[in-house]
Amino acid sequence: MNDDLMLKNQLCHRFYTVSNAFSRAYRPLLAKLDITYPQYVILMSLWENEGITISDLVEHTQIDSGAMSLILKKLTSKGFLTVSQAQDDKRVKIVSLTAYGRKMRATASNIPQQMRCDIAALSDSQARTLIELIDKLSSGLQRSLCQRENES
Amino acid sequence: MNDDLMLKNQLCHRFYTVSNAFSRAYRPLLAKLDITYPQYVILMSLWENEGITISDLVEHTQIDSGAMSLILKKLTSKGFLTVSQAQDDKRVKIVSLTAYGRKMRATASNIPQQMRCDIAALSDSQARTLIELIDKLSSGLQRSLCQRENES
DNA sequence: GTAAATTGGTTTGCATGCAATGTAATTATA
DNA sequence: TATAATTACATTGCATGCAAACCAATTTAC
Repeated sequence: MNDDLMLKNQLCHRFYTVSNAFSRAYRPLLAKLDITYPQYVILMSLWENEGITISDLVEHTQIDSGAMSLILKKLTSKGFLTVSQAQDDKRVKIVSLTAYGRKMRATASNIPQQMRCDIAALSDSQARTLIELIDKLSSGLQRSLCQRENES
Repeated sequence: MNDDLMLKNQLCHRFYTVSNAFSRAYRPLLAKLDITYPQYVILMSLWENEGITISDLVEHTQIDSGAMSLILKKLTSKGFLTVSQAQDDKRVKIVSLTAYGRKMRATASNIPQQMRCDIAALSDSQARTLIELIDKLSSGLQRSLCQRENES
């Protein structure tokens, strides 16, 4: 009886629990904007690059394109953004912030600070190491998925 | 314009994307068992400790208790386990594996190996460091959530 | 130049995650 | 001991994550 199948040895389970814990931790902070965590991710992306296409938004946020459709509708109905058709290619849609959506960036600006208190358990250098390792892991995961696709 | 709100600087977003990537990576491996990733987590927990209560299972797996009810029903209907009432306390329910559920442990036994290929981007020592840092981060997140609860 | 393949998005169906509500059983309290 | 608080679960409603099917616009191929 080896330990390979033990829950505490699963890297995936750590990501699962921490990812959910992050989402819960953000919820009260995002309440003042009346948005969910994925909606926050989309807004962050737009605050960086406004007027991008939906597929660019999908790539940058890594949010599923099916879910993206729904979430964009919600953010539209909440007044954060508008979606319009591109002129050159009528399939493409452009996502733009409204004045309100742009203004809300200021309201969100202290959220990273507040969250930083929550992860104060890590020093700056530990946090950097963590990010490096996750990114390495992440690229490995991506590659393996591509490989499998090519196999099948 | 500081970088605090940039997506690439968000630790949470890394966990979000990697957690989802893990889930996708496991899906084809779990197909032979006809289970989803959370169902796999529950089975792993039971393979370690059979005959535990639902609340113990919730604590060990960190799966939401609301979701747990549903998932246990599905695993029951798929023949992996049975749920029975405790004798001393009629509120408590005990989750036990069926012979089939126990047998499937052998079928799952090579899944960790297969996944290890996917995370080969990390050396053993890097993987250990990653786990240490995540656990530290995780405990920090838990604490901060408790604090906030006490504040309100 | 038209049929075929591709691309950008949307819709649908299923499986959670999670807060909130409900319920039965148990325990604590006045 | 009758009542109030608590505990273990189940249920409900909403928000994704994701595969698959679908649709329209565009590009390739023959």
